[in-house]
Amino acid sequence: MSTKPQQERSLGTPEVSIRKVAELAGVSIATVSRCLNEPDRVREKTRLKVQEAIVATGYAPNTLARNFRRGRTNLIMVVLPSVGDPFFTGVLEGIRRVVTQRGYTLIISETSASTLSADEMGAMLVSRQADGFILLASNFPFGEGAGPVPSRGAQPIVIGCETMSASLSDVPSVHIDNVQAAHDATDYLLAQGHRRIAFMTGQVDSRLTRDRERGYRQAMEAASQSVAADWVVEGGLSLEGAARATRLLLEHPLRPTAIFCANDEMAMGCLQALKAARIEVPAAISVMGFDDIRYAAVCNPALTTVAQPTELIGERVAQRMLDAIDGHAGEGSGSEVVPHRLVIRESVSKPPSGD
Amino acid sequence: MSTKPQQERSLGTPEVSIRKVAELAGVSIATVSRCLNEPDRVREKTRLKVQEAIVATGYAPNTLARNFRRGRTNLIMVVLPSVGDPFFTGVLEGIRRVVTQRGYTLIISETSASTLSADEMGAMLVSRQADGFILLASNFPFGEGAGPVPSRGAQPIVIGCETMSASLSDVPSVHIDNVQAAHDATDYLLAQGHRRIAFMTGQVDSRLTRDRERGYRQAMEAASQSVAADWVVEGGLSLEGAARATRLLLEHPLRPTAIFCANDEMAMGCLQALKAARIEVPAAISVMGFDDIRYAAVCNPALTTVAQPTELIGERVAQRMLDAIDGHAGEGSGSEVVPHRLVIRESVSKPPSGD
DNA sequence: CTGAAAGCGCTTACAG
DNA sequence: CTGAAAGCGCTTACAG
Repeated sequence: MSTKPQQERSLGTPEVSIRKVAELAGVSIATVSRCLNEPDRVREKTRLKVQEAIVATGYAPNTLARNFRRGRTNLIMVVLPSVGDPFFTGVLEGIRRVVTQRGYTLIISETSASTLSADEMGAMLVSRQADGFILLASNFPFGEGAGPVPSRGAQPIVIGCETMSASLSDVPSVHIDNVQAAHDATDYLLAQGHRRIAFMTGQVDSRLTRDRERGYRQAMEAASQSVAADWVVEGGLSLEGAARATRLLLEHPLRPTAIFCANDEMAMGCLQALKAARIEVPAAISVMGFDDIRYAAVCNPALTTVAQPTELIGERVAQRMLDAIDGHAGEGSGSEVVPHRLVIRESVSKPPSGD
Repeated sequence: MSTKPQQERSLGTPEVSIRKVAELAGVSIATVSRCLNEPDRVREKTRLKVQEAIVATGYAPNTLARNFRRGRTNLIMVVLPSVGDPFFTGVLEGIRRVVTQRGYTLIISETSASTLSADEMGAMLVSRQADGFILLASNFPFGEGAGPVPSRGAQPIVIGCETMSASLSDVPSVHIDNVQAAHDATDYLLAQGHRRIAFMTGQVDSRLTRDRERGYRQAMEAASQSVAADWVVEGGLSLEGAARATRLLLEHPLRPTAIFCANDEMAMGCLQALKAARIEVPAAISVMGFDDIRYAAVCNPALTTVAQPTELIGERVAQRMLDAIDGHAGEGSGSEVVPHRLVIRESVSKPPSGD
C-alpha cells in the first residue's frame, strides 16, 4: 500500500503513454512497442488492432524515454560559429545529404567565443544530447592550450574546415590545406606584379586565420618580399572590422597595392571601405578574398578568391562521423585534406603602373 | 536470482553512473543527486565528499536520463529555412539574449520545402526534443492547407518573421506588417517617379512573399498604375533565380524602370544580372530590396531596402516563448507587429529622364 | 507471435 | 540533513 510518493506531473496536456494504447488494444505494452519498432514480428491482426488504438488515443512515443532507454538520440549536432554565415550553406548541405540517408537528424548549435565558454562546450560534449558532434567552429576554448579536451563519453567528434591544435590532433578532421591555399593566393598576387601586399587576419586566437597568415608570409618570403610592419591587420572576421582595418592600411606610409583578406566577409568589408574612400578596385588596389561564398561572385567588382569544396567537406566529415559512430575508429582518425582552387574574377589586377 | 535478462551495453566507454559516485562517497544516490541539484540542502562535509567522488570517477550526469525524468530538456529549438542566410543573424542574437538568461540553450534545425516533409515536421513538434519551438521558416508544409497542425503535446510554438495561415492563426507570432512595408517601399519608388515597377517574388507558396506582393499591388493600384503581365516574376529567393528572373524582365516589351525584390538576396542576384547586362543601377534601372541584411550596405551600389528590426523580433519571439512555457498562454496568443523602416542607399533613383 | 518483468539513470516526496 | 523506494516511459532478452 505505497502512498503514491509523487505527483509532480507536468502541466501540459496529459500525455498518452504506451500503456494506454496497450489497454485499449488489449495487448501488452511489449507488443505495442514491437508494432512501433519491429512490425514484422507482430501478427497482422494484432498490428491492426494496435494501430487503431494508436490513432484513437493520439499516441506519440515519448522521445525522451526512448532516447534514454536506447542510450542514443539519432541526432548529430553540428557546432558552428555563426548561423548567418553563408560559408556554411554548402558544408551543411553535404553533411545532411550523408547523414540523412542513415537515419540521423541534424541539429545545429551556434557558438562563438562570446557565447560559449570552455565549460559549456565541455558540458555539451558530454551531454549525450547527440550521438556525435561535428565541429565547424574555429575558436574553441580548448583550441589553443585552454585546457585539455573535456573527458568525453562515447560521442565521437569530427572537425570540419579547421585544422586543430595539438590537443585535438587525434580527432578526425577534413579541411583544405590552409597554409598552401594562402600561399597560392599570395603567389597569384605576386605573379600579377604586386609587391606591397597586405594581409587581413581574423582574430589572433584563430588557428584557421593564423594558418592562412602563415601561407601568406611563406609566399612573401619565398619571393624575397619583406612584410612591412602593420601590413598584417586584424579584421575580426566582420564587415565592420574589415572596413576599419582597411582604413588603417590606407594611412600606411607604405600603402599596399593589394589586400589579401583571410575570408570573403572581410574582403567585402574591405571593398566597401575602399569604395567609400573612392579608391578603385582593382585599378588602384587589388583585393583577394578567401572561401568563395556565394556572394563573392555577386560583389562589384566580383571577388577573386580561394574556393573551398564545401559540399565535399561536408560529405567527408559526415562520412567520417558515421564511421566513428559505427566504431570504425581506425580509419576514422587523422586529418584529411581536400583540394582548394583559385577563383579568378575581377577584384585583382596588376598594380597601378607607377608601383 | 534473476537471470540478468539484458546485457546490451553501448560499446563506448563504460559510463559512470550516479551509483558509482554514491558508493565511493559512502552516501546514497539521492544525496549525490541533491549535491548536483540542490547543494544548499546538503551538509557541507557530505557535499565535499561527494564532490571528491565526482572528480575521482569523472562522473557526468546522463542528460538523457535527466531529461526523461524531468520531462523537459531545457532546450529551445529554432527552426529556420537556411543556416547560411544572413538575415537570421540578428534574430538569433535577440532570441539567444533572452532565453539564455533563463537557462535555456538554443538549438537550431534547418528546414526547407525539400528537406522536411509535413510528417517530419509533425514528428519534430511532438518529439519533446525541445521544450519549445520557434519557427522562423516560411514554407511550412502545413503553411497553406497542407493538412492540420499536427496534434502537439505541451511544447509551445511561436512564429517569428512570418505571418501564418489561418490554421496557425492562434499561434503567437511576431513580425512586421509585410503588406504595409511593401506598400511603403513601392510608394517610395512611385514618389521617385517610377511607373513601370516590377516585383520579384519568392515562391508562389510562400505566404511571406505573397504578402509583400500584395503590398506592392495595393500601392500600384492606389497610384492608379497598372501592373503589366509578367512584371511579377519568380526569383526563388536565390541569387541564381533572381538573375534569371531579371533577364526575363529585361526582355519585357514594357521594360520596367524599377525592380522591387521581395528580399535582399534576390536584389543582389538582380544587381548581378544587371551588371552583366551592362545596365547601370540606378541610372537606368532602380533596384529595391527587402530585409536589410548586413550585405545590403556593402553592395555596390548599396541597396535601398526595407529594414526589419531583427533583434527586436528575436527578443519578442523569445519572450513570448518563455511566457508560453510558463503557461501564460493568455497574453501569449495573437500576433504582434513590430515596425519596419525604409533604408535609403544608392540603388534607387529617379527613372531615366526619357521615361 | 506474445507477455511478464527487469531495468536504463535519474529525481523527489516521504519518513526518519 | 540523509536514505529507501517509487517511478518516469520505454525496450528487450527470455520464456512460453
